[in-house]
Amino acid sequence: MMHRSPSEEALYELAELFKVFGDSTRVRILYALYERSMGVNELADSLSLSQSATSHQLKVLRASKLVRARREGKAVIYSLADGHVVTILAQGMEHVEE
Amino acid sequence: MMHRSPSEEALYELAELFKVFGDSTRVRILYALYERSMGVNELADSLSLSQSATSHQLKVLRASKLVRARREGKAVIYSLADGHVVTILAQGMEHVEE
DNA sequence: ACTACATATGAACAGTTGTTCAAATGTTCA
DNA sequence: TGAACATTTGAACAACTGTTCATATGTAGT
Repeated sequence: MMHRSPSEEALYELAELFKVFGDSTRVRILYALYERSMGVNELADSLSLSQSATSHQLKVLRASKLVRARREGKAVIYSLADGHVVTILAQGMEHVEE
Repeated sequence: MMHRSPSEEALYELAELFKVFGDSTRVRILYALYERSMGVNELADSLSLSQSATSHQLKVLRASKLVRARREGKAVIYSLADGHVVTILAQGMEHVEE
């Protein structure tokens, strides 16, 4: 289930990962991308965010490998990176719903 | 696996939860308590933290119901609150280890 | 090449967070 | 009650973070 003694560095990286989940704008972006992949403008509009703020946050999410980007013509389409993202969000949601 | 459309408030609370996991001191505390329950001083010593900083962080962890406290004589013994905590940490660790 | 659209980036600023230091509260035992 | 131990709390400060605004980069079609 869980490793016995992770290194200090691993614990630091783990905290860095959770830091990325620890912002409501980013969580909203992740949930929106869970429903379907989207371009930056579409994402910004659907969440009532500025285009700039959305792009900045997507950069953070990309750096942590929580989302992937692919270009489609003029647009850059973002989608969730993998299943871990969904699992972590779901587990967290279970905790807060209690 | 994951809810379709969580409320804005639920997403906000979810982010607040991850914010708590998003600090290496708190993650270190959680891992230490995973190994065994401990008092504040013992915890502080084993992690080379000041007693005050440890107590402040335990307060944050208590507020999010990630740890529980019980008094034993002079000492207050802390332990992990439930299985969700372990699951979330484990899933996060899986992600960073890739 | 030029225009329009789509995204990314940099600097700056306000708001938040974690630590330290000092002092307070609570508990046990003589 | 008084002393010693254990934990909590509050204030203050430096460091970090997310947003905005302005500007730059990239792409497609004419």
